[in-house]
Amino acid sequence: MNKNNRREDIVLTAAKLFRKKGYNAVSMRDLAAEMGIKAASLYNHISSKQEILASIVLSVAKDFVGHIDTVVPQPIASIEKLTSIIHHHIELTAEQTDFLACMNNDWIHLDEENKTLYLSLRKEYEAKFREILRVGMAKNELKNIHIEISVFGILTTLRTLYVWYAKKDVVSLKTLKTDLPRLLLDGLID
Amino acid sequence: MNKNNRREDIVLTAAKLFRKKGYNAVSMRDLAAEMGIKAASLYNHISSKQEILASIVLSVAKDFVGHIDTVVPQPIASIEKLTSIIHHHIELTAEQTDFLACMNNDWIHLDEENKTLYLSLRKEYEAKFREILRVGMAKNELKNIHIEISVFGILTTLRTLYVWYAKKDVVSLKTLKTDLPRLLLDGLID
DNA sequence: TTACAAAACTAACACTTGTTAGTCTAATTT
DNA sequence: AAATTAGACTAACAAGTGTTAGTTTTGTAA
Repeated sequence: MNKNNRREDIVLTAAKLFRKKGYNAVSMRDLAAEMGIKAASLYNHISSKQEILASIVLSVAKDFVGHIDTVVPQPIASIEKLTSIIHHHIELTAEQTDFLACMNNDWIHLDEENKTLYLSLRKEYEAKFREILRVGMAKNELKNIHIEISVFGILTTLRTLYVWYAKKDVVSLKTLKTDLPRLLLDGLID
Repeated sequence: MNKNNRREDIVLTAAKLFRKKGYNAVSMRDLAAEMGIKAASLYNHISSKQEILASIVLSVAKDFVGHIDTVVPQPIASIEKLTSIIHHHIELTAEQTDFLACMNNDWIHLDEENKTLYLSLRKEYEAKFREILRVGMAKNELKNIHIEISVFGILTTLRTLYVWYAKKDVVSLKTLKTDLPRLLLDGLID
């Protein structure tokens, strides 16, 4: 039980460092020093550096897919589905800033197997997002903007929210939740 | 003269590799191999790995500031200024995809001095972009959306265009140039 | 108090890193 | 033809990498 907490601590600390310096620029000795122990001691809790990265990246990726899966079947208008997704991005960004940053910047450093898994989760998410847009346009709830451009425009903004969130003094979470959907979706509404 | 071309070749190749694997994951031996020579030979043309990175990142950053400087003083409406900026992002993305990707992903690995320089260029660009929005809103050419959110929303989309451009089979450059400004700016127009 | 397990430690491994020194070869200039 | 130079090469460096083996310390349960 305590072991789990210690492991969690390590992963959290790793995410913080990975975010600041990038996966490859953080050595196991750096990570250990930040934890106040020696590098070798880390291996009592984790099995490899790669495992830490995978654990960070995949947990966030799975969370996103999990959320969109709850949104898709709901009997609500497309705009509301999109708003719910945007809100979820904002919330996750606030709660797990380092994890999100790490996912976006360091997924390339996953080993072949984990990278494949990550990319398939990402593809799945994009497909479901695209489908919400497609249905919304078909039902004339949304304007007929080029769909790939819409998907791209909205998702990349959401993906990089964490950059923004770092300067949270500039905009409150509440303002973000009301104004960001407007900025992103107004182009899609008549 | 030939030396310049060779150097340019190295920097171009480096950008390609940095983009694919990240600055730290590309060794001088990797880069040399891609050029068909040995690592030590690179140093006949460049002085350090860091110099290559700086040369890539700063050239793009300066190009962006250079362009916005030509746009700002023009006697045209805010929307047209913004459209011109968006077009420039699209063009640069098409012409220098690897450089752009490299700037966005690897600027953290600049040494202290170059990082400071890069960040100040970036800050300068954002300030000028923000000012265009501010004036446009003051003149009622633009809607009064939260200005920081607008700056962020538009710039991050433009910054990550290169991700998108990689799948250029999906959308033509021409479509991008007409539809992307619409998506990004319609939320700002009545 | 003793016994045991968890988690720290030291020391070392095999390997990779960016970079330099010194040398040889091929092309260009004199 | 001789001299110079650009640009490749080999060999090596000091430092840093992730990880393992074996040992000692610490805290908890008997």
